[in-house]
Amino acid sequence: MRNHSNEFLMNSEDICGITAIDKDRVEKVEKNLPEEERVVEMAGFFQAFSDPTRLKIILALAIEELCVCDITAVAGVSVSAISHQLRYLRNLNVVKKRKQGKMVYYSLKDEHIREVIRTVTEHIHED
Amino acid sequence: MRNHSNEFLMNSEDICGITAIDKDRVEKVEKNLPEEERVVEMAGFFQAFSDPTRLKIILALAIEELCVCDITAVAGVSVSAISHQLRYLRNLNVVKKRKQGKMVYYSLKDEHIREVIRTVTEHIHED
DNA sequence: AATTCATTTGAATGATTGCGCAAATATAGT
DNA sequence: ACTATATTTGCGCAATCATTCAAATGAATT
Repeated sequence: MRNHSNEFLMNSEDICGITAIDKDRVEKVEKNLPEEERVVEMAGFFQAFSDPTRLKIILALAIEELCVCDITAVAGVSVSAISHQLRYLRNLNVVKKRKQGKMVYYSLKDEHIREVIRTVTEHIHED
Repeated sequence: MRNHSNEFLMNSEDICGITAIDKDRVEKVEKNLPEEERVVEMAGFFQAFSDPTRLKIILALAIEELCVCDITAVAGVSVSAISHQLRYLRNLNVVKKRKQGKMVYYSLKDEHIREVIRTVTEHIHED
């Protein structure tokens, strides 16, 4: 947290108590990195997709709006598990709900989610 | 796992022991969903990005190749923690290593990673 | 071959997470 | 008001995870 001194040597500089090898490179990267808060936010977003059950929900909703019961059928896990995950995804602004009578219909919040899925699907497919 | 019978009714069909509301919709979605194995694979891929430390590593390497020591400086956590996460990312085929003397340089495995990052960054930026 | 530096590794640990269970809520039909 | 159905919720637990510590490995320097 201290002593980011601008010295005359190019290598092996002490940054925040740990030894960096290439000071210039480290500083360049640090300058171009999003701030901590942003990184945490991004990581949180990715977490939505990082669990098979949640991902299946998202993939299903990318195809069509579904009620909780049908999501359960598609994902093949308990209603409770699905509901827990739906709350999770709601809090993350990934899905939105629409109430109709007894039932609650879920759908994706916006198009970007679909875009992310598409990009990653492509990545996975070419090995 | 049994009894996907093609009945005459459109709604409230029993699928694998749980009650589905709109049988047609469920079947359509199931047909268009990747197989279980694929979903798990995709989720695993997303998991790489779902932790702040790992994501910071990835974002840093998206800018420039770095040795372990410098990644540590950038990420601001212990060398050991970084090394563990690097192994994790290596196993997931997200990063690759290059040895040079005592030091090991890491970089992103391919362009798709960068593409994924770009897409999500865009998503996050518009609220 | 002894020392130093960069990195990796395994075991241990504290924190987080995904889900089952049972109870609660909400809505519709009788 | 009672019943049935759809969904949500809080609690608890087993499993997973991220990190630390200490020891091990690998490679240059003396």
